[in-house]
Amino acid sequence: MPEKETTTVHDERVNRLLRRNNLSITGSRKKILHLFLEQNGALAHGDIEKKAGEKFDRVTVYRTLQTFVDKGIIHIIPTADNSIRYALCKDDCTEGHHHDHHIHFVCTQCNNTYCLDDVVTPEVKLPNGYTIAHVEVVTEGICKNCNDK
Amino acid sequence: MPEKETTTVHDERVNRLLRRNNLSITGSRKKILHLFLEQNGALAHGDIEKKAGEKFDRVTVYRTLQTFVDKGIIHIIPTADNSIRYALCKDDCTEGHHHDHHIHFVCTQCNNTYCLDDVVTPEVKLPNGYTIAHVEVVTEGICKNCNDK
DNA sequence: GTAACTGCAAAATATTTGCATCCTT
DNA sequence: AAGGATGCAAATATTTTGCAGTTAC
Repeated sequence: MPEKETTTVHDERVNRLLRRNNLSITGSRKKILHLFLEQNGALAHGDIEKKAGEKFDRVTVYRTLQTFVDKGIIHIIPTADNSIRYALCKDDCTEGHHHDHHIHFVCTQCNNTYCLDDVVTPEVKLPNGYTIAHVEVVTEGICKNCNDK
Repeated sequence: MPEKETTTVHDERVNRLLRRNNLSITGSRKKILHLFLEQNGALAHGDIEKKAGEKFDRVTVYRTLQTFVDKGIIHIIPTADNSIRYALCKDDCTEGHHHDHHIHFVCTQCNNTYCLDDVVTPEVKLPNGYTIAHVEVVTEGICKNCNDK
């Protein structure tokens, strides 16, 4: 029963994530984190509402996502369309060792967004006078899944 | 009278841009393009409304920006906050030779966004299975102007 | 003159806020 | 029991659409 097992693993991870961040363990938080774990990619606010069905209020989704961003549980992926997409870093689970130096990939076919945790952000050299603090890379193309079909 | 001269240069460029893209030369289009030329950086929808004063309708701004994006006169810069920012590529003026392979820079102090036309997008190597079509790089830090102060 | 552009009104969406109630610890 | 989280209602903000009048060519 692999399905069951996965769920259990997710349950544990969800609880750990919430507890570690001093957040009370509530239904909507658990549900939303599970959605991220199942998705294995990025979710926009709208995706979450859809996937969650009629389960909880739109306002709760806004507030929960904001809380997660504040705590560093999820991060925002910059996109060119209006939609803010959020993703749970795969390496978030490695206790406090927060490094989001990975790049993002948007599949133009299935429209999913992935964190490519294994691809390190390249070095960028700026002109004189600019002080660089952070580099964000978003790539676009066809993802593994879509290419395999 | 350098101010006058700049305006004239802008005027010419604005007219050329519009004509080249088969767009009729209207007040709002000229005004908005001038704003981009004066700004020398990115503008969000809201910025344009502010800078333009009470000059024209909000709807016109939406429609004009959309038209410019469709024609490739301006491009969208992906950001992590909700705001869509648009920028006129410096090299747009080199007739039809459209290459947007530059990176973007957001100043966390003055909150301006610039196209760094001289910085070429770095190579990115993706895992097997992914087909890459486009790479977008947004850097963040303190810009030349703010550092010089 | 005609097609395209603009402005106004209004609809549709998206986001935020306040507050009473419920749930977690 | 107490503080925080949720859900509902409503206020704001943002974006889209339709249409009539105006303008560019």
